[in-house]
Amino acid sequence: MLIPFTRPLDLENTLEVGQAFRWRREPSEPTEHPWFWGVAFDNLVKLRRTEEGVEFFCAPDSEAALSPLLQDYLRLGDDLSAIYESIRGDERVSACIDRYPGLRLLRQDPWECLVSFICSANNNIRRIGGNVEDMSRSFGRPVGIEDRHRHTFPTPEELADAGEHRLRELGLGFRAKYVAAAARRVAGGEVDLYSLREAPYEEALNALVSLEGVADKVANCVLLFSLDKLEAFPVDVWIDRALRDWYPQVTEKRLPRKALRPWAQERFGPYAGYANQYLFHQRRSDQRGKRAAGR
DNA sequence: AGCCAGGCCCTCC
DNA sequence: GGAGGGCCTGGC
Repeated sequence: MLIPFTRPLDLENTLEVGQAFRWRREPSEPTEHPWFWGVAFDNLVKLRRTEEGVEFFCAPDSEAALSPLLQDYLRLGDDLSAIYESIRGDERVSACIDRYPGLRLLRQDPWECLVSFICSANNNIRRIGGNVEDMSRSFGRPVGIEDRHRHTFPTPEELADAGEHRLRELGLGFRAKYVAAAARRVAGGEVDLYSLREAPYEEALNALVSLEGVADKVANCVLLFSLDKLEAFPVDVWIDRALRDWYPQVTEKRLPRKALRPWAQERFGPYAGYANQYLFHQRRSDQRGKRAAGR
């Protein structure tokens, strides 16, 4: 099925920037319209960008049922030109936008997003993806068709049942305790993640940081990538380095890591999260370029 | 071998 | 209150 869409959408950078962990490009070699395989809304999904829009297939549900959900997931409703206009006042961000037009935030499932970013602590992106896939294979349900199938991301109940010990056996390390605790609290109804979409930023932030293993950075990822808080601004090592290198004021004012989020939100405004994503992607791309040149 | 990876928590001052 | 150390695990 085709979702007609001719406005800017860079599917490749959007799915591989590091905001989501379950999309696999196929083929991996450079091609004009590569497919991306993933699991979303309890379906195995493959999709690709074409000139006309987003072409996709899914199973077991019908394409008609999934189409509106995918449009939502890909944030196709975001008015990128308005967003760009809002954050282009910053020269550095403006240059990043010119470099990666159509890079979009995603609107992911809050539970999967929360667990993924709990796993991100002191971890690398490849292994985070491995952790997410391992949890799905072990505790999720198979979806797809016989020769091509993956597993749904486990529900809070499924991960609560799994327990800390089995999560540790999967290789989550010290994060296993945090994932198990979060699963118990969400499964028990103590924290209602979906309701946080309607809550104001600060309130949702406070609810998230009440979870073990979730502090300001992880919470802001969840807020930005799954809870519709486009003003969220996660400060990780990459953003920290980017801000210090690219914004002399940060160094002049001797701002500690903790002060960077409020500083950036003040500077970039209601779409600070989009600015964050562009700065992050630029910074990591620069680094990859350097490493490639180094050998 | 030793360090680092999209942090977080705990201790101690 | 904030600076510093430790943490599972895997890859280089």
